Amino acid sequence: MRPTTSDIAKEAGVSLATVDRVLNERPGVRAPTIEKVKRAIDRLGYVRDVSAANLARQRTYRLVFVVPDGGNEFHTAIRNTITECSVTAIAERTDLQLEQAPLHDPHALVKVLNNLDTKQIDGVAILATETPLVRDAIRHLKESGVAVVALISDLPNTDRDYFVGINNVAAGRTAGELLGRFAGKEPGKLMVVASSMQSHDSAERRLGFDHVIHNAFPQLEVLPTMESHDDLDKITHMVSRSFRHNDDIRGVYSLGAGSRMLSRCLAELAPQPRPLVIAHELTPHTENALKNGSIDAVITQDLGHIIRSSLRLLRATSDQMEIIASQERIRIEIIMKENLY
Amino acid sequence: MRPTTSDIAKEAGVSLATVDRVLNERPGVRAPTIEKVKRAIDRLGYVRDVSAANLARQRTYRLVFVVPDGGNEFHTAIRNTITECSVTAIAERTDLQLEQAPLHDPHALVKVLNNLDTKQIDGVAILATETPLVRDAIRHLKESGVAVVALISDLPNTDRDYFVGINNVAAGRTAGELLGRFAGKEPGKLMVVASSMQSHDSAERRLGFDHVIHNAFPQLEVLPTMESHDDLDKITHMVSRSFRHNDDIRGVYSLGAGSRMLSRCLAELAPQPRPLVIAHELTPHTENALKNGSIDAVITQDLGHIIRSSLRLLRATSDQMEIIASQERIRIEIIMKENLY
DNA sequence: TGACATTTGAGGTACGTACCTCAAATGACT
DNA sequence: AGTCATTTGAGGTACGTACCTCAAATGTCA
Repeated sequence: MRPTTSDIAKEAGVSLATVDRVLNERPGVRAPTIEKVKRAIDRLGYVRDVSAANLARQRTYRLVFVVPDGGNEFHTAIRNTITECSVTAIAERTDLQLEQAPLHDPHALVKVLNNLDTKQIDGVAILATETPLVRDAIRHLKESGVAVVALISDLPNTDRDYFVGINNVAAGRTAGELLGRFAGKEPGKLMVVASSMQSHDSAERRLGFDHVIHNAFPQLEVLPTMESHDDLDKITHMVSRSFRHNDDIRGVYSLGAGSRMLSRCLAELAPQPRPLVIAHELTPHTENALKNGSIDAVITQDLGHIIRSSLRLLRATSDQMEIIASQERIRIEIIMKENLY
Repeated sequence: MRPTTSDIAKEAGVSLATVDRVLNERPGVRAPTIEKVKRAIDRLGYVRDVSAANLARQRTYRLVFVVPDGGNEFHTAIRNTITECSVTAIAERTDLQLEQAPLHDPHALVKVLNNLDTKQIDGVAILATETPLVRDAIRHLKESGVAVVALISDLPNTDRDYFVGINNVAAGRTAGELLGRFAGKEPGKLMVVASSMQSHDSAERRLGFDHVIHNAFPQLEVLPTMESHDDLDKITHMVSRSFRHNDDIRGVYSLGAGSRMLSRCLAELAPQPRPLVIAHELTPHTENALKNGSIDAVITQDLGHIIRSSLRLLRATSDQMEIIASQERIRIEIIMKENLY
């Protein structure tokens, strides 16, 4: 049987009230008494029963996820995953609220953040780009005692408690190693397509990608990034021109979301045999493309893990519980046709 | 605020006792009354507070993990992961017990299983090979109301509730696709090394591997499996002979654990440039080999996910709660140097 | 030593659910 | 209408922890 607070009291030779004061860091206990209690806790291996504690505290965690609205398949997938998780979260006394803000509108995002009732909520998970406005909004949240994690894109210069996602430089390196190895020994060129290089993530991926190609696959040349800005005509134009000017394109690296558009225009424009294609993020589209062979590999991160990890981190932070870092690491996953399921 | 049982009682116009009878499927409630209560539950979206329920029930989950003793690095890693998880499990009212049995001794394993006090425990997770004896032991556990999951190797013809692990045919296919793509267009041979083909897992992996190589990479020839039986001399002998007889070995596929021995003898025997190497399971050794470049890729499964998923499944099964399958899927992971962390 | 602040103890209630008992109400059947 | 089994209600206790109050004990300092 697990020891309870009364067991600690007996073991330490103090009253239950004193144990309670120590456990909950309430004032009015002398240092030697605190020591006595702590030693008893260690001796018996007492671990606070979180369920009972939460019950007593009338504790329900109110967490808010702030993610981009509309947007691409990837953002849709994130919202779906959050919705899925909110069902099971209820059983863990956790209410999830989903807030949406336009991706490229810092003002709207900040408005959402500032509208959050900091008295009511325990934590916020944010998927956004870092701007000074966002920094201020996060500082304000933290100062009001709200736990904050950054999702997928880190917000490194803010007061966020944790970042839940992958190292994008490493993700780019992984893409580079994979594409380099797939491409073989003959010289050739690599096309890189992004939605926008404004995004930190894309820039970091490109960095890692270039680094690996340069060092490990010098026979390959990486072409300048083409930015689609989510415009099908624009990207079609750029890709077609690139194919006309370069007859030895061995591979295409899609840096971020938006591989759907790219796929469509590759299907029309790519010469035979088609170049290798590596994209990011497993979505219904990339999954399909893997199956039908129009994409060779996808670098991705498990959204379910990301959301569940965020929940654990936010709860632990607002309870000031310690976390086991190794259990929260998000892997850079490589998905090919054969390991889709 | 979440609705409680009293809210349901009010909403349904019955007493708390009746709601309780319905919720816990106790007898003595007429069908129409049950319906009334269930409708109220739906209307209010009531979800039983598992923490409070477990507290009231004095419920602690007692789960047992039965895994091979000694053995290779992989088995050590499993035991370590279980030990790691048992700390956090305590906070979820879950006591983990680790039992060990020799891998290739069904009698010893069955003895361990039969010695378990089925009155005391709620679930068992088993990593073992399927034999008739094991089947009987598992049936006995199930009949005593104990939840059972198979870990890593499925026990398909038993009464186990779930299998937690990867599809090994698909894992073999993944290895095949990766090795095939890495190898390039020129013809060559592939060496396959296993500890023993007695193991289902190895056989399935080989099956998937062969299938992919045959169909997608016909320029590559897969040599017969060499079985090391965990004997360094034996494997050294076989590998060296294979290199002497085949001067065009492009790759080596290590089917199971024991890549440590293989690495050691490859370092001595492999010609330059060294063949590609793909192995299974991320362990301290394969991790190191990835870093220093003596292995090209590792196919693996996240042990932390496996153990945590087992915990959720065992608890859910013994509570007759439903599970969300998509959240319990174990991915076939591809690890290269660049996505190690 | 006395005055006073600080520390400790004792005892209570509450959280939401499980499970128990006993009495009251209801229904079915003669 | 009366009998009896079944169903329902009312009220209780318990789980382990949080948090409250008030009194008693202890320590500190002049």
